[in-house]
This record gives sequence, C-alpha cells and structure tokens, in this order.
Amino acid sequence: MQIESLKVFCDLTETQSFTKAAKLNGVTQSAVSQTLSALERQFKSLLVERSKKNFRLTADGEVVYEYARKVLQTYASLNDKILEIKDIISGNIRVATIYSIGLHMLPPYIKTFLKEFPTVNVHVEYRRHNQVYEDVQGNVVDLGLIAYPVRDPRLEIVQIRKDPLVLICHPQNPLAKTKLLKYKALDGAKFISFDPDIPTRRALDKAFKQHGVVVDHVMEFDNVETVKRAVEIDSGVAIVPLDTIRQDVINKTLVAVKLEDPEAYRSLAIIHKKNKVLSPATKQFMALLKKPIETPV
Amino acid sequence: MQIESLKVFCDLTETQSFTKAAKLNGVTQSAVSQTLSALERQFKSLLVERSKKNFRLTADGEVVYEYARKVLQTYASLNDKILEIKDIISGNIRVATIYSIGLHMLPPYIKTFLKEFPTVNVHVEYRRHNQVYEDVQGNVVDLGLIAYPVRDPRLEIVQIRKDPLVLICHPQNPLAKTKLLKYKALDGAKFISFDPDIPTRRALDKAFKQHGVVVDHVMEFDNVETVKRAVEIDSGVAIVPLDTIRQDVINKTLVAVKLEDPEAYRSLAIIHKKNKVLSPATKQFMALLKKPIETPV
DNA sequence: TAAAAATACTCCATAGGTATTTTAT
DNA sequence: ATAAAATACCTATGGAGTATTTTTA
Repeated sequence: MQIESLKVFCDLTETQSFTKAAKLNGVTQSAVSQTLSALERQFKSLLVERSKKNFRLTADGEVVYEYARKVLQTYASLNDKILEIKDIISGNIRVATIYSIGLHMLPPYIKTFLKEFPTVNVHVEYRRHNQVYEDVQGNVVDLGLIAYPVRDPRLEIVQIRKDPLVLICHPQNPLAKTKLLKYKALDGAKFISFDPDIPTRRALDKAFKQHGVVVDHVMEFDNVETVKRAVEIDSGVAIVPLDTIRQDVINKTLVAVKLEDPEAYRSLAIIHKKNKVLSPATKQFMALLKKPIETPV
Repeated sequence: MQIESLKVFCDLTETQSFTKAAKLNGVTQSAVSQTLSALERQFKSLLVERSKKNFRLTADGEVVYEYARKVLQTYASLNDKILEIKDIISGNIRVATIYSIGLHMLPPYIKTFLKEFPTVNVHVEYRRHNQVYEDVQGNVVDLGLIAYPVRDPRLEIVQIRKDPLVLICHPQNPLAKTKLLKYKALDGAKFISFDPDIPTRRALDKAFKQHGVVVDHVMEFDNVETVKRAVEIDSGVAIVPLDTIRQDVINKTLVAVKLEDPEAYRSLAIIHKKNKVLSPATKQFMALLKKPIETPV
C-alpha cells in the first residue's frame, strides 16, 4: 500500500474530480482512475459511487477517507519533524491570491522570505476572489490571500493587516490639492470603479450610501491596473488600496489623497482549510505576512 | 512511500535484527537491508547506527519510528474498521505458548474459535516460558500464553484462569487411594520434578518449604510429557497441572489426587505488548480464552 | 570462524503513461 | 456533442529474489 495512493484518494474526494486530483498529484487522470480501482480491490469494497454523474463516497469510502487523512497527516508530520531536526525549512508553498495583493503587497514578502529560506518554493496563483476560496477549499493551494474575508465554517481566517484606501487622481485634477478628502467632495464626481462583484467595490458602494454620496460610475474594471490607467488619463478619480499605487505616486503619474473616513481601509486576510496541517515553511510564511514590511510612501 | 516499508522499519527496531524483521514480513534479509537504505535515502538521513555490532537507532531513527508506529496504527485501524463494517472477523493471530498450555488447554479453544471464525489463521508457536516473553516483546507474536505471569512495564497481563495442581501417581502407588493429599504425606517421597528454572517448579519448591516438606527429586525434566512418562513407570510421584493429565486419568494410566492446599494452582495469563493495537480477531480470541471450556475430569 | 548485514545482479510485477472507448449530461 | 471517466495496452521503474562479499564479534 502506497501512502501516495491514499493522498490521491483524499484529493479525489476533496476535489470530487479525477482530473483535478490527477493534477494535484502530478499524474494523469488515468492513473487516478487506476489508483482508485486498486484501492477498491485492496479493501474489497466499493469506495466511490459512480452510477450517477455526481460524485459520492460510499459508507466504506467515508471510513477510508477519514483514516487516510489521519495517515497522511501523521506522515506529513513525520517529514516535517525530520526537516525540523535538520533545521531546514523547505518544501513547497502554494498560494492563491487576488490580483491586487499578489501584484503589489506580496512581492517584497516573497523576496524577504526566499532570502531567508532559499530551499522553499513559493508557488503563487493569481485568481479572482471567489476562485481563491475555491482553490483553498479544494486543496489546490495551501493559503489564500483575500480582502474583506467572509466567514466559512471550513476555513480559517487570519487577519494580516488593514490596507488603507486612498483617492487617486490625475496630478492636474482639482482634487489633487486636497489634504484630507471628505466623501461629500466626491458627490457627482466622475468615478472609475471596480466591477460590482468585487468586494472593494461593494465596500465603497456601502460607504457612499452611508454618507449620502452619489458618484458617476463612468467606467468599471475588474482590476486595479486598468483603473489606474483610466485615472492616469484623467477619465475620472478612483478609490483604491494604498498598496497598489505606491510606485505610481513616486513616479508622479498619480496623486493619492488620504480619505477623512478613518474606516476607509480594506482588511486583508490569509485563509486556509481548518484542521489542515500546515508545513513549517507555510507557518513561517504566514508569520512573515503578519509583520508589516515598511515600504516608503 | 510504501506503508509496508514503515512496517519493516518498526519490526526492525523492535527486533533489533534484520533477519528477524525479514521473517516477520515474509521477505528476505536482503529486502530488509534494501528497504532501510531506501528509507534513509528518502529521509536523507541515517536512521540506524550500524558502526558497532549492537543495533541502535539514531535520533532521526527514533522520530521515524515514533511516527511510523502511528501511521501503522491508523492504517491497521482502517483495515479493521472496514472488516468491522463487513462484519467479518479475519486475519492472522500469532500466539506463543508454553508447552503445557499449548498442548493441553489450548486445542479445544482453537477448535471452538476456528469453528466460529473460519477466516482467521491462528498461528501457534510452542516455546519455553522466557521465549514467550521475548516473542511478545519482539513483536514476533501478538499474544503469549504463560503460567505464573511476571510483571513487565512494557507488557499487559490478562489473567485467564487458575489451573489446579494435582498429584499424579501410578495406579498401584499407595498414594493413589488418597482422597485429599496433605503436603506432609509427601515428605521424603520420590518426586519427579520440573527443571529448577520452570515457574511451576519454583512455585512448588516454595510451597514445600512453607509446609516444611522435603521431597526426594529423583528426576528432573523440562516438560510435563516426560514427567508423566516417568510417573507412569512408577519412578515416583509428581505434581502437575490438572489440565495436562485429563486424558491419562481417563485412560487410567495415571491417578490424580487432589491437593489439600486450596492455593495449589497455577495462574495462567495472556500477555501482550502494552498499547499495541489488537485486531478484532485477536480481541475475540482473548475473550474466548477467558471463558472456561468445560472438559470432563 | 561464523554469524549477520551489505552489495551485485537479475527478474518480474506493477504503477503509470498514451491512446482509445465508454458513459453521462 | 462534449467532457469526464474507464479501459486496453505498453513501458520503465524499482522491489525483492539469489548469490556473493564484507563486516564484526
């Protein structure tokens, strides 16, 4: 009995897909199918209900899953312990992150981390926020990085920092001179927005409503980069995370104006599966993410 | 990584011998040697200290052993659970027993057990009492059957029954008419004894001393069968477990006389390793051994 | 010197690949 | 019709055997 077979089985039940389980284990779909057959032969028992299209474990399958997880957990601890003794933090960390974090906040952390732990492979996937949740849930990644975390009983949420929101505008824009911007000043303004399903947009809509402000959504994009480009050509102003425009402010292509509202920030968080055993490397990485790395504004 | 490799490693550390570990796993010594090498390659770490002749685990080896045991335990539970669901008690039970128990008390139990659980293989090894302890300790067997159990912090002792001791003599011997024999009556008697290192002998010596009786040890043997043969030719009398002479009494080749001393019995016990996971089959077998099977005297 | 362990080499079982068919929506 | 899973078939890896050498008490 190969421990890897149990891993395949667990991934299979977690992803509910032969193809995905195959990818997670770096093998082909055929191999997953054969591995499952082998397990069923081994335990002389049907483990997965395949009659209907929808994937379902049998009672025996549930038992195997439960115990297989324990075996894998112990085995993972063993490997970790050995590495710990050797005092080497190594392995792979798979991270799924929303674009805005991955593109702006994350790079210096990755750099710092890799300098300290050169034997670790940090694999970053840039996804949309709901895909981050899915990847974490489906065990495709170890950690997810998102803004405005939403509760999920199967996920652990670790707050890491509050990322201030600032108004950005073209250097020649009248608002550029403002020191501290009141929401009221935005009433009727030409506004470059995020798509309505993006959490930051939803948070802003809520804030505007609270302050009785109505802005003119002249453009909507699904990512900060495009929003910034639109603001650069003075198509309107926008409110974006401070982290995402540091370089543009330095380059003087954009001007950032602090918002009066002390609540104008988005909270960033790490998410990971509950009771998943995190490798020492992953724990180190999480610890690092919680510390601020100072970048001059 | 094969779970079997971990099993080999655990057996290796428990028996401290490549050859024994090989036997336990039904492979050759070569295979054990190669398996260990493979594990050491896998963990990139020396696990066993082979420089000196005496077997010793390295620090890493200890860690691997600790976790490997957990993995094996969980994996065994998984298999048990599956069988339990199927409501099948099956597998292998390895028992080491002292001759007197194995040859006389055990057979009817084995018969009853196999009738009820035909899918179980009961493997019995007949050993001397100290070898039984060794086999249990070294994980060569699951259960040991011994008389006069001695405490050992690593062993669990389960008392099963008290086996009365009786005097046996030739049918023509003067003592044959006695209904209830007092120790005093044995003073100066020609006595067929067990070897001095056998627990029953030690217990008898103690009893004789307590009652101020001195017998004449005319012969000493290491097993009941020979003792019986000597008594049959009237070379002397002997005190032996009742269980071992039932057939001889029926055949009228020997006469058994009850002893007056109510403490004249040997206590029989099952021993097994502490915190070893016993299979359902083994548990069933132990439960059976605790019940008396009535055999007419 | 004798036992136990390591090594050289060989063989075969099987895990896993590619290509294809089957199944279910 | 399409996507996912099962299957047929093939290959390569490596696990385990035999025979032998090396090691150590």
